[in-house]
Amino acid sequence: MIFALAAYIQTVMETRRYARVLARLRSVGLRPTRQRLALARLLFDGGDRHVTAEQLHSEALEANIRVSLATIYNTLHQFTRAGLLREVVVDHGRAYFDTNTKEHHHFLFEDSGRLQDIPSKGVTVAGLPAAPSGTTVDRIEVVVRLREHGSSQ
Amino acid sequence: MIFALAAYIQTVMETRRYARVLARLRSVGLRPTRQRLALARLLFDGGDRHVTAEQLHSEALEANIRVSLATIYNTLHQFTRAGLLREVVVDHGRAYFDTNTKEHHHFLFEDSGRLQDIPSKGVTVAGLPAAPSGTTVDRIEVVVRLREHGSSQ
DNA sequence: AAGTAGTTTGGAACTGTTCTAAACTATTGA
DNA sequence: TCAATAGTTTAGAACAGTTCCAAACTACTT
Repeated sequence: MIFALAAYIQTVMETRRYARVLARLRSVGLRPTRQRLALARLLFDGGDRHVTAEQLHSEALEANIRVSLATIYNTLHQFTRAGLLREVVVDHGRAYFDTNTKEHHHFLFEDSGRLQDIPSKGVTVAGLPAAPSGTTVDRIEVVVRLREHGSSQ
Repeated sequence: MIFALAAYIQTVMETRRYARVLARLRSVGLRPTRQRLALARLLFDGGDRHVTAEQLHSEALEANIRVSLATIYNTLHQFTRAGLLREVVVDHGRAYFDTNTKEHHHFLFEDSGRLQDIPSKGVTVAGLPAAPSGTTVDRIEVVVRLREHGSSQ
């Protein structure tokens, strides 16, 4: 019974999330196509994620969603413009997209290239000079680069 | 007379810088070749700089230093490994090398892609969680992304 | 001066990304 | 319900930045 309730809540939450994504797409004039909806599922069902285009592509193929790499790129950029995703720059050569669009920072595991959120809560950057005249601060990004110890050392 | 003195000091300083670069190259087993010395001049004579490989290459060609792009890449990486340069990641697609290897942060002018140092002096990041176990902090990077106002708005 | 180990080079190869033009599909209005 | 149309997807070509390669070259050693 508890399980049934949990499953029900789960379903309701996914439906809500889905409805929200759908509304967002509509509101920026993007048609909710088969591909976009399927990718939205992969991206937004489940917790916060950091994906590259290639990653999302192979995930889609594994899930039997037929979609081209070009569409993955289009979709990631469109979702970013719509405010559903946020681009994170920590690597040249690879673009990461973050499903967490709230203000927050990152741990970067340098060896593996993996990203992990640092909630902004409590983190403050103090002592920065004012933005140069003629500019405004778009956002402040803090990246903590981590070196992993081999388990043998 | 004052001018002569200033020029003299300038020369002495450049000589020193040059000697330092040369010693550094030797100490990491890099031969001071024509190309490396010429690139060191371009990079380290004058204030702190942020360069991409292509930029340095065209600068070299303009200064009549015959050097291939492959060598530019080799040299930038070798200098980085030797601690003479530091790589800055603010853009995927382009690697920036910073002649300022001291701890510091950056303003990024998003429209032009230009970087500007923020001296670390006074800047503090507080409230970060501890590094995940099995890792140590390599460094903390703060990038302040700036949007430039068109002069007409 | 000769040997050798490190360096440079042009060009090919590679990787991630964007572009293109043709086929396809969601939406609209009759 | 259907056709028109405007937006979307796609394979593959093109592109940009970077790395790789093997042959030619050069700094250093003896």
